[in-house]
Amino acid sequence: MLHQESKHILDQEVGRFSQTRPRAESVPLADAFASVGVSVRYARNSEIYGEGEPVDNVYRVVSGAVRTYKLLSDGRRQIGDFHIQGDVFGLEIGTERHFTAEAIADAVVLVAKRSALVSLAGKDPSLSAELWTHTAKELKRAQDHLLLLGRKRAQERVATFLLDMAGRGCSDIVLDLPMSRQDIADYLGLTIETVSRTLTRLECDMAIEIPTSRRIVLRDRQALGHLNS
Amino acid sequence: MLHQESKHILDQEVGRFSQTRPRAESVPLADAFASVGVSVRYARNSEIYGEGEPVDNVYRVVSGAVRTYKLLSDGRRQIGDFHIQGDVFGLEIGTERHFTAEAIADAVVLVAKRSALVSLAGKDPSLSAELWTHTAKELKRAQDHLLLLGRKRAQERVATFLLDMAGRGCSDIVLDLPMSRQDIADYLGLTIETVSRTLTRLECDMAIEIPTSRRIVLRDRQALGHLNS
DNA sequence: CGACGGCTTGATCCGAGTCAATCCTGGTGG
DNA sequence: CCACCAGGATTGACTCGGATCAAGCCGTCG
Repeated sequence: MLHQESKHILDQEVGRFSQTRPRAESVPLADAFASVGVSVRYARNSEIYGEGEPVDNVYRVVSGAVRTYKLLSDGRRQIGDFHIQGDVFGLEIGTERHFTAEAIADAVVLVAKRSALVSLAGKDPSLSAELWTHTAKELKRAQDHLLLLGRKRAQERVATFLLDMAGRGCSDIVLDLPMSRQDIADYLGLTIETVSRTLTRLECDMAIEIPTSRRIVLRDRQALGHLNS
Repeated sequence: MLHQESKHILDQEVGRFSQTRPRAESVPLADAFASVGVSVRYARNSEIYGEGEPVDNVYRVVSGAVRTYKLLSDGRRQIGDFHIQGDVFGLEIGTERHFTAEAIADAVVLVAKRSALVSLAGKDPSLSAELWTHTAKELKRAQDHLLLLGRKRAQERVATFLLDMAGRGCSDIVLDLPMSRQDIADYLGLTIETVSRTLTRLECDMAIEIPTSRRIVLRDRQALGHLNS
């Protein structure tokens, strides 16, 4: 299940990646994946790794999207983050996963052995630095999210989410969301109904348009930014 | 304000530190602070650094306690974490602080120039590794906290908090909390009233005792753990 | 002893959750 | 090409957990 290699898709997708996104400021990690990574395809909703499993691999999204989450014993779910094209995920220090990772939509990812990356990092200080930087960036995102979950109201959460997604996609006006309302709810610490209502409300207030449930157009950035605080 | 050095307190407190806590598993960072760090005293509620300031220093708590937090424009506050004896804080990658740090109680901290630590890390791979590990541990704590803020009820939040604090102090039964109810509330994404009521409720349920408002005795770990997840 | 700050308790309110129908909409098969 | 179906999304009515507002209650310190 893990090694259904598909070089064709790999080349094709990696090519597309470098077109749609400006070259990231730091390259060693991307390069490492290019040299050491193996392309693997995951179907929508399939698990990439599970909480508690040993940490063997690190991943980079070529296409599709991934969610990482934790569950409480009664099924309540908190999504920690979404990972899209170009994002590296699954880089942890300990021996055990503390999240589960699943494909949101059919996804192609590059898989690298953590040991291989660490060994490369031993020879390349710039890679070593980027591994640390990557962890630090994830930490910053998590910390910003703490403020959202602990202190923002539903409207503010949704506005923040939309602006964040806008900053990550190709267009910063038209969002094509890969995730369902339920995923958004579990990311924002809300229910699906509240997410839906809040989006409707923002549409009535002329802040956004929702041509399709998965497509959202930002119409009034100012208004959203004001909610973002 | 920053360099009111006090070698006397430094020696005294560092001595006490190594007594009350078993030697941590990794030492290079602690050693680095011992060699490069300067002892500074901060009064209760005084700011150590502010959000948006440039990142120059890294800190290690010798005594007292520190909170790091973010504010929304209207004053809502989210505390990201508490730092007590032995904890390193303020280790960030970028150029700007994304938190404010304040002393909760009068605190003595060791201050090291980040540049000095980074330079040491260049010569000592084990220090370099520990810097990364430290960031990764902060990330794990933040991620666990996301689940708490996003999906746990008030009772579960308080129970989780108590068990977490118990795991950090000297005694895992008797907690002497350095922070106020307001701090706890802003850490748990609740109001001060809800924290107070919830503690009272736990006391009625015989899960804890509250001999003094700042001292809490864990009486029924089982019950707390059950709430924890 | 009095005053102040931190904490607790009570009464009430409200934002978001819950429960329960619909309502799309995109995919399938006839 | 169209009718149907299933799963996701929306909407509505109502509930409830925690927030808000408002007193009191310590405990500490001058």
